[in-house]
Amino acid sequence: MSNTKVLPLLESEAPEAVAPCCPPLTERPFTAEEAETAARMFKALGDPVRLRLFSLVASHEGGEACVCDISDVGVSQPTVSHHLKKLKEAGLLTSERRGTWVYYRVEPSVLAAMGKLLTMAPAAA
Amino acid sequence: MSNTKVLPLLESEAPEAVAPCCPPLTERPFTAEEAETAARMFKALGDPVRLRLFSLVASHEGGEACVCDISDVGVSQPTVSHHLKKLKEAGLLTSERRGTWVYYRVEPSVLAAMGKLLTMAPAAA
DNA sequence: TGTCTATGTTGACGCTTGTCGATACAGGTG
DNA sequence: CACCTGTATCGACAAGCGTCAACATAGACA
Repeated sequence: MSNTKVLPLLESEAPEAVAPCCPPLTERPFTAEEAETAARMFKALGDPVRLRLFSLVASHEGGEACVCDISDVGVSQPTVSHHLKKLKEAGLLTSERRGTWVYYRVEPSVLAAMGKLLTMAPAAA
Repeated sequence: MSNTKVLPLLESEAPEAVAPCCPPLTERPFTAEEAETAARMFKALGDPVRLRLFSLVASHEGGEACVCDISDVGVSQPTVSHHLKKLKEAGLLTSERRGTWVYYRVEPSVLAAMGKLLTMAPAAA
């Protein structure tokens, strides 16, 4: 989980968001620092519009989507842009401009880290 | 805390009994209702204090903890109570009064559902 | 009964957030 | 060049949220 270099892109503006931040929630109490880091990611998914946008990108063909493909979520265009920026700042998405359009794609390592964080302790079951 | 081995970890038993809310984020775009439901849970974990409280309960012996055991997170007692209420309303914790103390415990099915929601489809690379 | 401790509720405060319209910027096309 | 489309930023507003002190409630025990 430390360096799964599945993606050739690493010029993102989110510097530390990719690092394995925390152990599973059930393993030991979070420190204040860990909680701060992890809460930032959960908070990013804590809005319905952002969650829909993220799901639209994540489920799109090739794991990426142009803004024009996903901007029909019931809010204005500036609001869509605002939420995409938030997701990017949280390290969940990366963006790349290709000609006229901007493409967003999911950061799978972060997604995996959050998933691990939510796993119950396997406890030798 | 007499019963120490109570955590029912339902990892691969019956997936349909675990996911009342949503498919994995990568499977298909969320509907507005699904996003609303899931975002409520993510939002509950989107605060550092709540995340620490949740982690304290989840990692505590027996999967449950008295408020007095976890209330040292740097905020006042009413604030702790407020956050525990939020986690309860989000379905992440349940509470039970036993004599003088109130015990909180994690809702493992919800935790598992959130974890599944974050899983990447293994073929999506 | 009264008192003490543990926890929840209320009300108020400031800060953050989601939203929009207006505007700016980037890139393609004619 | 001018013009158009796609996307980001700005400025402002209302609503929501985290926090606390004060108070209320519940149970234990003398």
